[in-house]
Amino acid sequence: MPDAESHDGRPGRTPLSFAAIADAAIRLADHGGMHAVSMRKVAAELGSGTMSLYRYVANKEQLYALMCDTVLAAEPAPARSGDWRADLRALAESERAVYRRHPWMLDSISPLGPGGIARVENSLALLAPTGLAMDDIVGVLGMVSSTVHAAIRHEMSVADLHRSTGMDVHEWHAAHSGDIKGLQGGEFPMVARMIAETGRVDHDAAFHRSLAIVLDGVAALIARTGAG
Amino acid sequence: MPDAESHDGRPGRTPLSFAAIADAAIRLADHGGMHAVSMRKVAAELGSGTMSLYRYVANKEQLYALMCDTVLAAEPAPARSGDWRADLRALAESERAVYRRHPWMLDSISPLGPGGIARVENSLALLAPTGLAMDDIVGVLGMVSSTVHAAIRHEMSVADLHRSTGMDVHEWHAAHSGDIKGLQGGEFPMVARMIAETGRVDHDAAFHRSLAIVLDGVAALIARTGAG
DNA sequence: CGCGCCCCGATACGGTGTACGCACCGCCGA
DNA sequence: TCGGCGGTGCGTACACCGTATCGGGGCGCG
Repeated sequence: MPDAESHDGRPGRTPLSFAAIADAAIRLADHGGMHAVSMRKVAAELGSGTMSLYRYVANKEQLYALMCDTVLAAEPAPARSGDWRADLRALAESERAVYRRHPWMLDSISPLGPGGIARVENSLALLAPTGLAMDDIVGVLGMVSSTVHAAIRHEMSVADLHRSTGMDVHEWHAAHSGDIKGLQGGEFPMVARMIAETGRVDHDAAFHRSLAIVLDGVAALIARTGAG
Repeated sequence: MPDAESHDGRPGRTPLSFAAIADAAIRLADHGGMHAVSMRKVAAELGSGTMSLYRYVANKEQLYALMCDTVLAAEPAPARSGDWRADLRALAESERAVYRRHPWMLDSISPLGPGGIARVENSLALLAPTGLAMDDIVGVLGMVSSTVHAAIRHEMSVADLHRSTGMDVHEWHAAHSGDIKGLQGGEFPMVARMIAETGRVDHDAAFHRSLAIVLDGVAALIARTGAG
């Protein structure tokens, strides 16, 4: 038999592996969201049978974890300069870039796997010189992450709104302000003001504003710790 | 026919209404998570036919929005004292209490409805005296919310871990640190230190630590704005 | 009393995650 | 050389999901 490569079937492509499965699933999720990822679809994408995937992952949750870990492993940790503020900012930007490319990673939280650990190590190390206690370091990193999450989540919800209704936020507010009684009559003046004053949404600006708040808070924490 | 109330059937209970549907769905979600909420289950809970729900909500997403709005409407906005820092803290605590009672509200973001608007008005008003621009106010509130979200999400993931494996975080780390090559060999010293130094998880303390960072950041923003 | 309208919900369809068990292949001991 | 065997791929089946469709039955009105 001149069959050069293994035994596997006609219709298939790659011989099925963690990497191949993760790549196919990520490809599907990247355009179509997690909604577009199903065991059948992933299997179809690689030309294999649905149940074959279960030889590699125990269930869909593990597939999701595999996807996340694969993404994290591919993303290099940002370089460190020694200036915690600059490094934290770079970390946040890098994380934001990742989530923007793979918004489905916000759908759920998966535990830290082998691929993400280098990034975590890098993040922790970045704050070591500040002299903060480990609890504080972890807390700070959590805050930075949640800032990124919130920004992306908001950005995506605006994008979804636009995709599904064709309206931008302003138009949507105008269309729906009538639904809520008491909005016209000045019962909610601040909300009315917010709607009126909100111009074009600038996601970058909003993100950097939020990040600045966090970084200032961290600076205060470091100052307090060092001084105390 | 001595049937006193309308025409509807034997097995049913309440005559079906927005409130009844929302309450039933919330009841299911509160213990069992969003996973336990399906059109059939909600209908069964109120003894009606599945498709009857569609007379009140167009699809499951709208049911979810209805659930969220109902919860928000029932939760009174915290009183304001005039001290933005105290008020922001109270807002965060109140929000945290809500999400703790209804963790499924973190599963997705639903647009602001009539029930939540009073709380939003209150939150915006709370920051008006600081003299911040509307964009900054919205950004600050977003940061506070995302702090709460992150804290709850983390708390829930720890609870899930415990429920599904019976381990606490420490035991889980111990059990899985072998899976990641290079963790034993000192390749990731900070991660190793984090695992070693992490004691019992104190969610309250972690939450207040994060919140303090944000509040300090907001103070810096206000000072900068006022001074500039 | 009879008719038409309208609302309720049974049924059905296409999709999902996944348990089960069979077919097949390459390896290894006899 | 042959026989068995472990492991992998996957066809089939089941329970459940969201929801489109449509038939039947109760009510209001003429």
